[in-house]
Amino acid sequence: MDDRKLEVLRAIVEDYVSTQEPVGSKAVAQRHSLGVSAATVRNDMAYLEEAGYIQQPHTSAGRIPTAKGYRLFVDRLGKIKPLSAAERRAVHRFLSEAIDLDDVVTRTVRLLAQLTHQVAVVQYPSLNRSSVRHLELVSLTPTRLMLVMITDTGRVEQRYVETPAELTEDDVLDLRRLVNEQLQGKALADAPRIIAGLDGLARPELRATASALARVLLESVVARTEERVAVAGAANLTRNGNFFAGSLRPILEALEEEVVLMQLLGRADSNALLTVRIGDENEIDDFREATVVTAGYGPGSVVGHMGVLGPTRMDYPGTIAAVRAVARYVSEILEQNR
Amino acid sequence: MDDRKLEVLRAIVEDYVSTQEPVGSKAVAQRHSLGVSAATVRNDMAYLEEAGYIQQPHTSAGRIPTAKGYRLFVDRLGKIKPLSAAERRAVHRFLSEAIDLDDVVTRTVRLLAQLTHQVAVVQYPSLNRSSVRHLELVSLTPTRLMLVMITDTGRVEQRYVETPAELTEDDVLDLRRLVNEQLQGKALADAPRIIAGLDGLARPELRATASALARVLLESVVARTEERVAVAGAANLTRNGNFFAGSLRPILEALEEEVVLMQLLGRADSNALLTVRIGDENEIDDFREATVVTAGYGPGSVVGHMGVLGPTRMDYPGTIAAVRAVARYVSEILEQNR
DNA sequence: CACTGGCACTCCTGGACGAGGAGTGCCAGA
DNA sequence: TCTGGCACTCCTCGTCCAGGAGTGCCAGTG
Repeated sequence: MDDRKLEVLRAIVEDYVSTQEPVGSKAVAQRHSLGVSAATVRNDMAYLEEAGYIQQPHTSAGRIPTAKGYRLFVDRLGKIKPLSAAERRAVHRFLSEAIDLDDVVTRTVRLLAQLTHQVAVVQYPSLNRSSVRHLELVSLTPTRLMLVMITDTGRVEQRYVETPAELTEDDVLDLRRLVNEQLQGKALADAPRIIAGLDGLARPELRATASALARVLLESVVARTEERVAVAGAANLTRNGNFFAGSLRPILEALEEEVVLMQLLGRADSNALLTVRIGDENEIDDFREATVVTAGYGPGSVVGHMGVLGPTRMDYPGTIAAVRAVARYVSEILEQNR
Repeated sequence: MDDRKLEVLRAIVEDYVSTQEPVGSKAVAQRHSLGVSAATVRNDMAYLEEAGYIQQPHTSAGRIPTAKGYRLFVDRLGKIKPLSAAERRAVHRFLSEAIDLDDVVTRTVRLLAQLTHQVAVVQYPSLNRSSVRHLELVSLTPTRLMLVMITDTGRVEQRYVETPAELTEDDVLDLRRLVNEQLQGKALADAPRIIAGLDGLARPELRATASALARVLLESVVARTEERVAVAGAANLTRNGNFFAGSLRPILEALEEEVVLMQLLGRADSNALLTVRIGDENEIDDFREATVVTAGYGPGSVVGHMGVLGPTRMDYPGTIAAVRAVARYVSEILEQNR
């Protein structure tokens, strides 16, 4: 495959992305000074089609890139175009105004949607990858506690705990001290082991309560590994003339399913800095016609993922740059708040 | 306006809602045993049209109800049809499994969307109408605190506070005691006054920190009157063949704007048990073709609103019943957790 | 006076048809 | 190896027409 053929592919991808219409040989020859005639371009196109990079919606139409074509474009042809200085400043300012973690996530997801004109998805910092900063016990009634857990990423989880016996204020202080001593600074992934031993460490008369507490903690931490995600920019699905072949229905439905969104953001074990999944490379059926660009974020290590979802015919260089930049800023902010 | 004319209107509304097609005189005469001929129905229809309750999309088409027609239907004709026992049980079970306020709201909004097949919106309990249950101060670094506020409705707000001076553990305890003494049990609406006097009550060396704390509290409580809302069921907008005349775009956009959603749920001062706003009765331009059914909820007094958004041609009796039932159950749950 | 059957009329819907146009593949020549 | 030319394909869009649903009106009836 010689250079000119690659240039032709690039031209097709770029033109198709911007015009959304099949691009013909004449247009390529004219608009991208390749120095050859349309007929020559046609020959190259025939080759590219044979090789599976582009296809014709029907005879006598121009060509559009295939998933394979986009893949080649992303891997070898697209130069990522960094955000402009003004954009970077805007991103920075907007995110730094966040007042708490919820706000960071909300702002991030909106920002991504706005920058990329696509649907944005941001996972809250995963509990599995966080550690305990502080546990707070608030006595509501003598037999009712509220447990508040704050993680190093700023997430706050709260649960009610019914206590088997009435507790005095001192009892509560005791328990608070106990759980904090045991869990503070510990990774949540390691917590179950520690929690299991909690009741053994409490004063005899507090054992029952400690184990109620332990049960709630286990439920919050272990059983509830469900991750929270925020979504924004669904309206962008209607850009570019309803990009999904069928109706919006299945897509909108999928966007409300946390499980699906988590799959979309990628297997938890993927630590790649930035992932682009094009068309069939997505494992979720509803998104076979879509491209997903995701990045991990976190202070130091990855604690969550964010990404955008759009048509395969997206502006790859711009989108990739935006996702990467936002992920970096968010990581910085989490770092500061640690 | 005699009874039969009202019956004709009811028939038109019911048939149009279920078939989504203009209904003709013949269909009405046949399917709703009125005991008169199609010609008679035609005369009544002419009257109803003259009076503004129904209209013709074009000559030689059947009739569809106008907003005014739906209004009459809701006010005088629709018998609310209560949920079935099975539905009620399902609602109850699903909601009672919620583990915290976030979960209650999330489950509620999904439930509403599912029951009504429409877009559901639920406001979190308004901070303005809540009172302080507990304030917690967590020392992160010697000059950095995390302030956690828990309200009687279960909402948890967290903010970082930079302290002007280094604080000892005792200082933190002191401050915690101070703010709790002053604010616990107080309505947030009354809080600003109390907060303003906080620093005066602190030990001299803690004054500066107390006023930093006071500032953050004021910002959280007063300046941030923005309310949180949850949305679900956007996919239902694509039911019934894209019910909004134009594209989905503006609707989807509006659904991501908190300000708009709050307007949609209605003026905060409306304490009506249940409100139905049909077509033009909505103040928001994008929703002039829609109907919004909202209800207040809360333990005792109203602390928030919830509702659904759908086409004017909705199943009013069913929707109204669902919204009312869910609002009641949620109120019960909040009552229990108080 | 209210209701009914009949009838002419309107106007939408969906399919057929054809002109116009964009783009291709292929071929012969430079 | 590239280029210009040319025949061919197939989509798009507008027009046209038949079919059908529903109406309004009118004259007749209990």
